[in-house]
Amino acid sequence: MKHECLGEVNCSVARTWAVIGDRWTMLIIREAFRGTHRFDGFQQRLGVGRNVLSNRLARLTEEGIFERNRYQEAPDRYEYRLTQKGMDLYPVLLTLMRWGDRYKIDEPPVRLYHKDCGELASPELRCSHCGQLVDFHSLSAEYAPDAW
Amino acid sequence: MKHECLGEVNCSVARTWAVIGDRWTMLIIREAFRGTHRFDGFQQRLGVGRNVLSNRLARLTEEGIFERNRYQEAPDRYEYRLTQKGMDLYPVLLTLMRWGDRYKIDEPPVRLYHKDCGELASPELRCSHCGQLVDFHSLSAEYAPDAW
DNA sequence: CAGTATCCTCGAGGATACTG
DNA sequence: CAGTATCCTCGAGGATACTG
Repeated sequence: MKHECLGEVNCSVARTWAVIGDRWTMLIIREAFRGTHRFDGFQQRLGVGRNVLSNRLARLTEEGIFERNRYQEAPDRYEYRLTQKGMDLYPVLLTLMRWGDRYKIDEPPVRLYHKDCGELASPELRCSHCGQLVDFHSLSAEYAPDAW
Repeated sequence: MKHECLGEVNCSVARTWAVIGDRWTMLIIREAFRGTHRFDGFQQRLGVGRNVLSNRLARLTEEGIFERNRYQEAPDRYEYRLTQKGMDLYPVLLTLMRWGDRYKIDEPPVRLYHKDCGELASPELRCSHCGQLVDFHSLSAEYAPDAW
């Protein structure tokens, strides 16, 4: 199965994976959340090849995750900003980070504070209906007949 | 930068990505959450190459995400079960799914019900301290000086 | 700066046959 | 079943030079 074919399969995880499931894409997005918006910024901070980066930025722009904005004229210069669709990947980033914090690192290099309450935040998944914490065991999954 | 080198960088996201950030690993894990535990089950459901699958199952077992259990003797047969460390990837899976549900598919092929309240669950991220919904804008990030 | 163009390497992954 | 062994292909990604 080709990587792009994942995008056609009837599974939300696989389709998302077809977009971000390669070596660099998610790290480029993470870098954008961190405040990097320009080509050379991404390139230097990540150490990713210029051709790869060029390709990813184009794909992510086409996908609607980045918006390419001109921030200067003559010569024209562009930067990449996350769209709402891109921002909505934040929960993915956050859960990746929390797992890494827990299992792959001693001292988490990033701390998140919740602006509203001012406290160190460790976001957690709760049921939208009753507000209880949810994990794998507390949910039951129902698969459509044609689910991949 | 080699893919494995991501695992040594001072960033929880990158280190997690070094574990699951390839074409198949996350989908194998998703399949395990779905209830597949045996080699041929993974192979047939995913259509992944047998050599690739063999390699990933070994790596994930070594990483402590899967546990390899003998479920039959003479001949010995083994199956792969998620450990707690593996189960703790559930939030990643869930957030990937929810993004796909929203942006990449019409009718979500999987529905999750919260066992406790019985309702259709759409898990969401809330601050562990005050319980409010959090997104990118409501959090402020503090980076360690040596953060990647 | 923000890319494009080129060339190159290597390894991921597919396909298939075989084994206890 | 649960793999291992082999062979092969192709494309992802690295490196570097160049451009407006």
